[in-house]
This record gives sequence, C-alpha cells and structure tokens, in this order.
Amino acid sequence: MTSIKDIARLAGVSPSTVSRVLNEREYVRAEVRKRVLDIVKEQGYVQNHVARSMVLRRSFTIGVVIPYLFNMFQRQLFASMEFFLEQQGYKTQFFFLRWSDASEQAFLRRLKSETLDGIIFIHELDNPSIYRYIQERGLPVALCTFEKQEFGFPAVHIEEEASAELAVEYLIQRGHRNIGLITGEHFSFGRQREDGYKRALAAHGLPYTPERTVRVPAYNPEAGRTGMLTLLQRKKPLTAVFAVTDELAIGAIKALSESGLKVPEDMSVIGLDDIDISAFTNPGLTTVRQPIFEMGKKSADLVCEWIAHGRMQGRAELFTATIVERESVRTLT
Amino acid sequence: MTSIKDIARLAGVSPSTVSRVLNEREYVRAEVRKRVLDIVKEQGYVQNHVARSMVLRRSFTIGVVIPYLFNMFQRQLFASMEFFLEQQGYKTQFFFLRWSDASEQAFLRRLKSETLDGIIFIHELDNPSIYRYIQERGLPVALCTFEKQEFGFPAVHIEEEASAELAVEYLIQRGHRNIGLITGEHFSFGRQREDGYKRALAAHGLPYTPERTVRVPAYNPEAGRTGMLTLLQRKKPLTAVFAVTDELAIGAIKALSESGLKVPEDMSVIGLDDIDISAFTNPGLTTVRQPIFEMGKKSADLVCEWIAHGRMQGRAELFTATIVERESVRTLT
DNA sequence: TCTCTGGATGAAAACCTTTTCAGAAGGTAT
DNA sequence: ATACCTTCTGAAAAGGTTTTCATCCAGAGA
Repeated sequence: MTSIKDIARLAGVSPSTVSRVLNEREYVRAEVRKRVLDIVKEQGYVQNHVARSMVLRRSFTIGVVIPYLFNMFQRQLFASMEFFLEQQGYKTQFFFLRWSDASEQAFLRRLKSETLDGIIFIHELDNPSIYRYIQERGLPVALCTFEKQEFGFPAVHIEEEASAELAVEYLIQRGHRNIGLITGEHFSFGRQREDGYKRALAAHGLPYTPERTVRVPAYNPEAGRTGMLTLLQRKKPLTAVFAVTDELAIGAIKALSESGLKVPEDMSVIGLDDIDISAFTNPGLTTVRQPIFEMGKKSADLVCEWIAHGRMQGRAELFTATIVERESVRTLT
Repeated sequence: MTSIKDIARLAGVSPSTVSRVLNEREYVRAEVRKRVLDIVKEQGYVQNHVARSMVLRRSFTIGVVIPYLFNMFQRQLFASMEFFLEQQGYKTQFFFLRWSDASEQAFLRRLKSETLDGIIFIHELDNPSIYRYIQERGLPVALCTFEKQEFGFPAVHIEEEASAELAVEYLIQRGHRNIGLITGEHFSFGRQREDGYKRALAAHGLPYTPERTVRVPAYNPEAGRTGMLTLLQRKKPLTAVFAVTDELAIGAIKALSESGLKVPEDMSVIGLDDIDISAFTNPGLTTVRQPIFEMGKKSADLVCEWIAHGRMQGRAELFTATIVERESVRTLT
C-alpha cells in the first residue's frame, strides 16, 4: 500500500506538504500542488482513513441505532438518513440492537471504543445508562420517532397522539362507533397512539371498552394477524379497527380475509405510518402518513449541524401527519 | 478519555503489560493480571478501536455491498449476515450503491481507504474494475445471489434458472398454457429466471410468445404493477403470470385487482423469493422459496473462514429452492 | 547594505496501540 | 560458582497521518 511518504518521495517534497495539498490547506505553491496531485492520481493513492481518524480523533462516521428486526417504516427512515449523511461526507455505521440487556451493553462498549462523531437513534432504549453516557461525553445525537424529555436531546417526530386521533376521527366521521384498537408493547409511541385513540373516542362521547383493545408483543404483520383474530374471538360488535402501525394493519387484514370477512365491506381497517407497501395491499390501506423522508433528513441535519457548530442546534422538530385515503375504510350509512 | 497508558500508570506496570493482559497473552503473573483487570473495570476502559486497527492493519469489519433501494429480500439477507458476522466478532459496514458510475467510483475510493477485512456483495456490479481491485489485493470476498465466473470468487446462490423453471412447471401442471412473464432489467438473475421460464415452456412443448413477456425497469411492486397493466393491455389470452420476484408479483396482483380481475379466479400469479410479506398479501402469494437465512449465514461463514485460514475456502454454494403453496394459483379444470 | 515581512517548506511530535527485543530475577543442572 | 533455562517485564519502534514550530528565501522598505 502506498502511503503519504511514498507520494512525498516521488514528488520530491515532505509528507507535510503532501498532507497540506490533500487537505486543501493554503501555503503551498501552485506548481508543487500540481506535481503532488499528479503523482497522487498516477499512483491511485487515497488517504488511509484509519490513520487519519486516529490523529484527528474523529471518524467522519455517524452511528444509527435501529432495532435488529427493523420494520419497513424504519427501513425507509434509515435509507433516507444514510442518503443525507453520505451527501454531507459522513459514513453511516448501523447498530442493530436486540431487545436484551446484553445487546445494549455490547452496544455501549462499542460506543466507547469506536470514536463516532455523532449518533442517531431510531430505536427507543429503556435503559437510561446509554443516554447518560452520551450526554456526559457531549456526543452529538438526535432521536428519531420519539423523545426523551429528561435528557433534552434534539428529537424528530410526529405528534403521535394527535396523529392517532386523526386516524380514529376519520373512522368516526364515517359513521363508525364500535372501533377496535390493535397496539403493541414497548416504546412510547404505542402508548401515545393508544391515548390518541381514547381521546378521539372521548371527544365524540364514545365509551372506551377494554375488550375492544388488544395488545400484541410486536409491531409486525404476524402480530397484527393474531391481534385481529383475538379481537374477532371476543365477539364484541365491531365495524372498524385502528392498528397503530401499518404492518399491524396488514396482518389484521390478512386475519379478516382468513376469517371470511371482507375489507372494507364487513370491517374497516386504518393504519398509521404509510409505508411503501401499504399502497399495494388488497385493498389498499387507508392510513396516516408520516413524512418519513423528511424526518430522516432532518435527523441527519441535526447531528451534522451540531458537529459543525460544536454545540446543539435545535431541540424538537415536530412533523405533521396527514390522512392517506385508500380503500380499506367504508362509510357506514 | 483514558488510554492504556493511564491504566498502566494506575496499575504500576508498563503499557506493554496492560496490552498483554487485554489481549490474553501468556507470560503475565496472575497477580498482575488481576490488578490490571480491576483497574480496567474500575475506570471503564475499553481499547481504542481506531488505534488498534491501525497497528494491526485490520479493522474487524466486513463490508456488505447492497443496492441503495434494496428490496425486502435483500433486507432479510443482510439482516441474517449482520447477525452471523456479529456472532463471529465482526462489525458490518454497509455500502448502499446507487445505480451509477459515480456511486461505484466513490465506493472504490472508500474501499481503498478503509482497511476492510473482507467484503460481501448482495449487489451485482457491471463494472469489473472493482472486482479486479479486490482480486489483486487478495481481499476475502463472497458473492451472494449471483456469481462471476471470470473471477472465481466464492458465490452463494440458488440455481436461478431451475428455480424459475420450478415455478412455471407448477403453473403448467395445474393446467395453465398461456403464461405471462414479468421480468426486470439488469442483473443476471433476471435473465436466468427468464431462461428458466422458457425452458419450462419448451419442456412441455409450449410456444414462447414474446407478447406474453414484459420487461420493467425495476424489481419492485410499482414496476410489477405497470408490468401487469401492459400485459393486460396486449389482450393476449392469459391465465397465469410468473413474476420473477415476489415484489413484482405483489405489484401484479395489485394491478389485477385494480382492473377488476380476481386472483386466482381470473388470473393466477406466482412469484419467486418468498419474502416475509408474501404470507400476508391477499390472496397469499404462491411462490418459490430461497433459503434466505441460510444463504446469509453461508456468505458470512465463507469470508470469515477465508480470513481465518488466510486463503479462499470454498468456491460455490448452491442452495435449492422449494415451492411454497399459498392461494394465488388456481388449478384449471 | 541591512532589517523586516510573509510565504513556502520540512523536521519532529503526537495520536493509541501492539510487538519485538533485551534484560532481570529466580531456579536448576553442572 | 558458573552456565543456562524460564518466566516475567519494560523500553522502544512501528503503523500513517496531521500539525506545530522552526527555518529558509525572496522581496520590500529604510
């Protein structure tokens, strides 16, 4: 491997000068610059990133923390982040966290050993020790899809409760009175969306009946399917269901068709997120759209600006969610 | 940040000794080892990974090259790789490549500057210069879902042609004679699956009619949708369609339902891949399953073993695909 | 002619590890 | 007592870069 020394020798200058050329410092004669650049090109030399990181004590790498079994919504989110991070000259290092203490501990160790320049969370951690470490170290950070009041980190998210309310409101306005809820465990957005559901009910004087709520262990289609099945089994009158994520909704629709029920004729279903695939289900899923792409961009910008300015720039970035009408909701007459 | 020197000073030994303890070398008194370990724990010290990579000239990092707009199949694949790589003590660095020369060049530069220990491709590159560079450098590598005869790299994949043949054969055996094909551009698997389609037709004495084939610019649902629409437009008699990927098939089903056609009553659809979501479409997608998880594991193992033994271990790993029967294919009577 | 100024350059230190080599201490065989 | 192992330890070099500091040189002003 050719090093900066080789280039220096070949160009008849010192390594310092080559470094200056490569990093576009001033104080180097145009003639010398050209000679160096020519040799660099000729030799196909590129800076050794490891050595560079070591001396500069920064890695030009942003960590992105994401659940190991990330869903399609999170996938689109991190694709968007990666795109903007790359655009600004940063590499992205993904950390896929499992839902275990061991996994979080391993992550903390890597965090300490790895010289990241910043970090974005798309995954809400229960254990505060990691957030605490980040705060103490003053590492630039952004939270995406949730917030942590206690730490005051910049957070990028929609108004979860209001968005859920929007979905249920949509159902109520179309004449639905007996509305089921499929939600999941863990993560504040689950609770918040549940609260939004209750608030919408309350706003219209509808009673909250616990039998119409089912709580499943994950936010994926399979969980949505079993959730819908148990809801059906309880035999409470039901004309519509709000699933707190699109993936749950997709599973719910599957369960309904398995049970010989038609969507939306026999049962309306509404989701929340608007992931890509929701436009391709049968029937097309009516849902509430999070501006995924923009949220990814904003998160990336937030850490990059923090790094550039040396201190935190914004606090919270609230995005608004909007209804996407497709075919999974019927108007009752 | 505490360094190995701080630990050494605190423990009253030299940095060399601390290093020996940390790397579990022999020749250090049990008593000293314990003292050092205690201080390490007390100080929460972890080795600086960058410095370590520099002196060892390896990064314990494997690169995974994947299309920027990776599909759900590739997503499951790389999740599986990441899992096994992590298990063997490697970090994973993802490279999301866009479909452009600039993107490939940028990747090559990073490849040169980054000291990766190995690399896995889930993305077939047209330009041979990258493969050539890897070969010259002797970098451990594995190809997943395709192969490159000229380079002799280890490759993990199914028999593409035979798998496609299996799908079409399934259709033929259920009485279908007029079978459409939706395939995409780029990537050898598209061509190979197309060949499999033709071979199945030929094996049963059925004519190949170009009007029943449509080639779309991508392998995603939207492309599948437009593909199906043009197929329908051509008004050739058709009772079944083979989409070369599940995502295409999902889009095709959507197009059919938009056109008022029922699957499988009016048209049968079969895919290939068996991605997670295929079990949740309506109707459930009949498809051909690639053993995604195992293929990811095998790819990871291949590079890890290459690294461990210092030279290439296997050449090609062929996996077999199997039919997954769901509800999107009807038997003609 | 002498001093000053400012641009251009190189030598060397620093970043944090690992590893080689040499040496010390203690034991054993001659 | 000497020579020779073993086991353990530390000093120093090495890895590839950036940056500080010192030096050199040319031109300007006195």
